[in-house]
Amino acid sequence: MGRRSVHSPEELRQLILDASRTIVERNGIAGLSAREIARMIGYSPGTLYNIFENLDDVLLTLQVQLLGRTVDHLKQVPLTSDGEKNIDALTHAYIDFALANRRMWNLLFAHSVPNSSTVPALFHEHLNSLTEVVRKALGPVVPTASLQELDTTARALFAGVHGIASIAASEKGAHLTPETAETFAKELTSNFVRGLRCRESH
Amino acid sequence: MGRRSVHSPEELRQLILDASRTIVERNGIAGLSAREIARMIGYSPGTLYNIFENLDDVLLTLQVQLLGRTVDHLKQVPLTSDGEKNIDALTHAYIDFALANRRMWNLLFAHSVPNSSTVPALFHEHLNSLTEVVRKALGPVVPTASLQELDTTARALFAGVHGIASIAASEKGAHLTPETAETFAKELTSNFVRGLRCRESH
DNA sequence: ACCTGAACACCGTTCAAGT
DNA sequence: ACCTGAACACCGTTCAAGT
Repeated sequence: MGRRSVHSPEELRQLILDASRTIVERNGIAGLSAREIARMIGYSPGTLYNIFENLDDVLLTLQVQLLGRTVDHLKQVPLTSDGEKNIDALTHAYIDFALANRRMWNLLFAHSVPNSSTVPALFHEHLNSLTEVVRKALGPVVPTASLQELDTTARALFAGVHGIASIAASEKGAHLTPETAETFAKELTSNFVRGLRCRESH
Repeated sequence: MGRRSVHSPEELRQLILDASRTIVERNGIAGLSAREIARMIGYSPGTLYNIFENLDDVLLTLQVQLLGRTVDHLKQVPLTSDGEKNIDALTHAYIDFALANRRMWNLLFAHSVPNSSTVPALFHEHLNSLTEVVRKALGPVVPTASLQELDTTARALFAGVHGIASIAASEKGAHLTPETAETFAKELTSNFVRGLRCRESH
């Protein structure tokens, strides 16, 4: 056998990624297997290894895509000159997106890469883009800060928001559930922003 | 076969958990298998199922134990009447502990429980104990807050700190690495605490 | 009562063989 | 050139059989 492919390599690649995402979002990572992906897209298991190095590679690519989609989502949030309002809007969008992709989200920073130095450059670039969005949003609050300071501030704040989103998405929080995530996020960000303002005006 | 056990069920239980922890900390979750645990403790794979329901049960128990050890660790931090100093000390201890147990930490809020309603009660109790420690530490900063308000504040703050710890432990942060985690944590907590103080004194 | 180990139904991954 | 599917070395889990 070995009929000529009806899908281009790029099509096949996206077919595999889409199937994987569906499986994970439906059954969690436990349901993800090379054989199941193959069944779903109508190819044999071996085909997967023409496109990807292995199953970990598929998962890693999925994580990079997820982070990319997160950034796209955040970029659609309109920013104003009110820094706190901006942060509220971004936080809301971030948590919303995380909860809409719960199972995948749990894996974003979890499933460790075989060799830690092989975190794809694109992953880091996405993180930098995300930080840039937050920096722009936060700018009005700390007009006197240097870019370097603003960067640290933005990363610290959104690492914090990420903590809330990830606990909520895990559904393991005692009080911090998908329902209450926004409340806790508001508590975190409003105090943080007020703290920034106070430093600014002393 | 079937020699009388030289280990009591409780001993066997802890033997399995210790072996599992070693395996995960050494090779990540990928290396954890019933057969490998059995090899390590010198029993047959079947024995594991006399003590635990399945491998997920072992992992879940491990997560509960890890959270329990975290709380123990935080309880050893001496508290003062200086709220900010307390938070700094707790944050340092939390991050320290997370980074000392990186691979296990990645799984704490990740690996999803089969049925989400089966998060063990003990897990939530540990989270509540952790929150209690943070509440006590934070008390001096917001002397007028009700217990309810203080609880929300404490949970939001430490969910934020958790975000930083978990990104650092994942080794996937662009700038937020194990080396810089404390710096970002300080940025998060100091602004948060200053924000609380400002609200208090207006 | 406790433990073993064969058995079953799965895996991930490779690669000779087919078209 | 691309794909298949058998093959290999693993899994998790069960359970009859042994002591």
